[in-house]
Amino acid sequence: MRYSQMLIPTTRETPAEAEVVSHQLLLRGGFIRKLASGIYTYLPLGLAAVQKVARIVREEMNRAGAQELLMPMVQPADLWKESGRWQKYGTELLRFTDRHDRESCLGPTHEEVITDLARNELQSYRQLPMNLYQIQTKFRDEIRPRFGLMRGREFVMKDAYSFDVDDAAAGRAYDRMYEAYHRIFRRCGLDFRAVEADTGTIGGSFSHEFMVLASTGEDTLVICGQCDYAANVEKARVVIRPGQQEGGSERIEDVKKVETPGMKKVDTVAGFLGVTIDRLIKTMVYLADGEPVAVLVRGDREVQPVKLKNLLGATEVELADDETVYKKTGLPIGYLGPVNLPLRMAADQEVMLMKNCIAGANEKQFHLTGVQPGRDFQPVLTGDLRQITADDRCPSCGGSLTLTEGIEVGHIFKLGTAYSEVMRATFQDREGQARPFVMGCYGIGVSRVVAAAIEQNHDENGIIFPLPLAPCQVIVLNLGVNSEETTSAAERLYEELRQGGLEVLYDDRDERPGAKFKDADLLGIPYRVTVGKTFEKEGKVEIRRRRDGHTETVPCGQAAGFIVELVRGELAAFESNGK
RNA sequence: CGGGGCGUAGCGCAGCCUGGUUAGCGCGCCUGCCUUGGGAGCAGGAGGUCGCAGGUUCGAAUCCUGCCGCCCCGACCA
Repeated sequence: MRYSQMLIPTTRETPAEAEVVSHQLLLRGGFIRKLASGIYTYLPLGLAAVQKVARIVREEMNRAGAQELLMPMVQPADLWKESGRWQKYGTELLRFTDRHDRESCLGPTHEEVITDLARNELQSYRQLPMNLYQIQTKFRDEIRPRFGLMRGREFVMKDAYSFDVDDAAAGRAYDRMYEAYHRIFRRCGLDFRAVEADTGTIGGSFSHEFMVLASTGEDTLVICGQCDYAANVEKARVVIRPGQQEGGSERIEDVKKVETPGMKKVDTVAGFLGVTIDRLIKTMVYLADGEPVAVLVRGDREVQPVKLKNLLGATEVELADDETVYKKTGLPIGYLGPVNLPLRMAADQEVMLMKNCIAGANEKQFHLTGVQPGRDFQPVLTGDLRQITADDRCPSCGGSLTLTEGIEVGHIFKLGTAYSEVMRATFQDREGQARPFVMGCYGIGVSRVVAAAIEQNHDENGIIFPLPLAPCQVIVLNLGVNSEETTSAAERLYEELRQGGLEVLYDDRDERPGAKFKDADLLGIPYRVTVGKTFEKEGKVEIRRRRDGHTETVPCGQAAGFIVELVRGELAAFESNGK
């Protein structure tokens, strides 16, 4: 590729709209351009990077025995009505009618279509197991698209669906994907973790998310330092420590009402009463599918909404704002408490172990002391409702935990028979009985992987692509475009590198050296070869590694062979890493 | 959808509050000279429905109304 002929519109300044690094650098490096909110054009270099990821994904899916197909983007509403998701999916599903007034939607995912295909084409247990996947553009009318490729409305996704005869077989399919995903992200050269996750709206029983570790991640993970336990905080189980169970030998007090003028926050109340905030019970009102629920956690804890949602069996929970709380309960915010609270209550397990607590009195300017859970109030539901913290112990081995941010790039689910049952997708087993397929589904955000790779690999000068994801492996800088000798040497080198099977960007532009260096850094191409002054003086070129600036000077004639070896060796290491 | 902010040249911004010359500046772009190892210099030049529509006014980028678009904070997710 000759730089002078390519569309690589780099900019020196950062566009104002970009908040996170990957978005900034993708824009500055001329990888993408925005067409509308959350909708981007992939320019040649951006497309190249996406295709690098897609290729690795494709190879590993095929290796794992999955078959590639391509499903339509436009899907009939009938199918979605059948699965029940026409109602359930909400406004993220972009719906429209065609010229014949037929209701349709743009596919945000393809469970319906694949299940329809399976029920039509798979009749016998002898055709199973089957795993089908596609790499395709998805459309989700995100409430709030942001961060460039990280959360677009339109994005490239690999989605795979497995069909099996029973749970055990489906479990094996799941495990195979779990392995394949590890190979994929290892081959991409990413620092990632597989974590236990909540299943969300896709439903199903069990799932893992694949998280690229990066501080800009939208998810928080807990990782155990002693064993291999790792989970999304939405899911991470909080275990009660043995000491906590028995409680202290404190004398049990009676409920007393104390005046706490103007004190609504837990820490001001605790400060006023001269106790630590873990003596308080925090009462928050949530709306679960529109119905108010009081949620109780210890004063120093945070409610984990996903856990709450699951415990209540609700499809949606949100924290009620002050006005709503007042309207629904008539109670003063800041003075809510569980004693005689006329609301459905859900308590975190930890609350029930507390003694002599302080809580709101459900009366303005008053709190209660000496509150005993179980004696003075009894919640309808108790369970693990709070967010895990770094002070908690690993639920699996009791080891110490670390919290980290991550970007979700993959998610695998055991779906069971959720879709096959409602859509009557069955096969005949050995006995001739009709049985629903046991399914799994497996997604990878292909375009998001590119963004995540950049979040994880960049410096102040620009992107530092992991070798397997780089749009090209080498950039050759001709710093003497006016010198015939330098130019012919650079051209020869470019040719030799290509002959050696490398993807090369040849900077033949009539630009000053500074501009070429800056662009080369910005684009994040792993190796840079400079043909310039050193060549003119000594017949040598400089080979510089983007990641750490390590530079070697070699005679021009040997350069191509040297680089080809280097790159091949490194790429092979990534590939075997995947195996 | 709720809360906050922005829309002026390809990009980054000023001008608007307090209406009034040909609407500026930096980067980029074009031409020429010069320069060539970390985004040079000089000279000349092109490029604008001031987001859209309506209103107020002798006069609107500037004031008012409505609409549209974009960004940030929350719920959603690959």
